[in-house]
Amino acid sequence: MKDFTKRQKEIVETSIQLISEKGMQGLTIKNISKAIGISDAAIYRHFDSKMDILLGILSYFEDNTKSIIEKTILQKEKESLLTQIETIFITHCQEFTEKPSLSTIIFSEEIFQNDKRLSDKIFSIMKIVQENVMNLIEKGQNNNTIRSDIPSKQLTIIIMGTLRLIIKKWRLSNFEFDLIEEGQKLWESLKKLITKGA
Amino acid sequence: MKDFTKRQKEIVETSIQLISEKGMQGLTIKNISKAIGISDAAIYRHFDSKMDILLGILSYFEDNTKSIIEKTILQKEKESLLTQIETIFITHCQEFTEKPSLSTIIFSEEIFQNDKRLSDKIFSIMKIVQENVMNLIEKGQNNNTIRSDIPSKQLTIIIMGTLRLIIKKWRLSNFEFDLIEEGQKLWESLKKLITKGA
DNA sequence: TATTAGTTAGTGAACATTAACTAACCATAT
DNA sequence: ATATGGTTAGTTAATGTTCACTAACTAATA
Repeated sequence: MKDFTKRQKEIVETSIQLISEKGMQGLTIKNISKAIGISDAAIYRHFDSKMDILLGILSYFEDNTKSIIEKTILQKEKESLLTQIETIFITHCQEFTEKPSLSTIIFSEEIFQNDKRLSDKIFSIMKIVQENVMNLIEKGQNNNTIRSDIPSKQLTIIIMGTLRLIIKKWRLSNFEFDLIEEGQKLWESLKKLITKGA
Repeated sequence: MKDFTKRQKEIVETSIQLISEKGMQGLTIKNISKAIGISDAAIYRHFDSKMDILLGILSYFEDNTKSIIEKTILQKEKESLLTQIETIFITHCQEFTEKPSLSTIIFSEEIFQNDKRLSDKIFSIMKIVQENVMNLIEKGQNNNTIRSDIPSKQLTIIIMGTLRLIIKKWRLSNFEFDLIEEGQKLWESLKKLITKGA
């Protein structure tokens, strides 16, 4: 994504917007070009095919996800493990609040279901976050700050499942509530559930 | 769905199968008819339009979801509230194990995003389960069997989010693990987290 | 004999993609 | 200074395919 031209970035971002508004069926070369204000044929000056645009979208997501993880790993590595998980949780809410259209797609793996290259890619993006969260949980369990009577894998599913569902509900409600606020409340509750002792 | 003819049911079930395999773009009248073994025009003897087939699919889902709830409300009403929530949780896993293609679609609200009639319908199906779970949680909190320091709404998101994510992972893994077994383990963990006292 | 459920052969629209062309910009050689 | 040639980013027009859907017809059944 970093070595994309300005126009290519515009096409990718417009595409995300279109999918978010009208679903995958709404993503046509005609619609992209209309939204940007150029002819449909001009799109092919910047991408060889529609598939390349789709791969561009996923590359955009990958960058986004990795940057959330890096924020945690680099900036918070001296903080408590719970704080680090909290950072991943809340930063997701912040990112989506800034770019709501991302939320429509990034947790909707089935949108990219029709092609194996796409579905493999989105699966691997999903795994990046989950592996990092699981890693932090395991450290917390060794650390005695997170309860150890529930396997780390399951705690990961509970935390990530919660995050995904609140984001989906936010989107289905047309972004009506404050995602960061709700996310914060939910995280406080999750923390109560998973911390060790009292 | 109940007053659908045999052929209509066949078309709806074939459609679910097709979406599950190839995504929404794979659902064409041609593909449906090919899978059944009749001509494409013959489909129109049974449904007026493709939209009616899509509405048929959602009606199928609605029946399915309502039947899961009814199993709980009718058969388990004398059991503990936690057992009733468990029934909803595990029955979902059982239903999807029986009909894996359902799992690809029922929690993928964005597949039906392109039409308001469809997205409204799938949103209301989603709400049926969540309202019932929340109701049971509230009773459990009044009952002192479920911890009250976390709002029922949030516990519902945690439970349903967990259920949805394990099902999504099961599907993305190509149904490779035993969903009922994993679901049972996860529920045991969730139960540890949400029950009151020790 | 009327209805039901199928057929084949279309229709027009939308789709991704390509071809041919053009205007603007920018080197470098004259 | 200016003509030459190449690149970039756009245009319109067309192509072949796929799509949902329709018309006209047919065979079986009630």
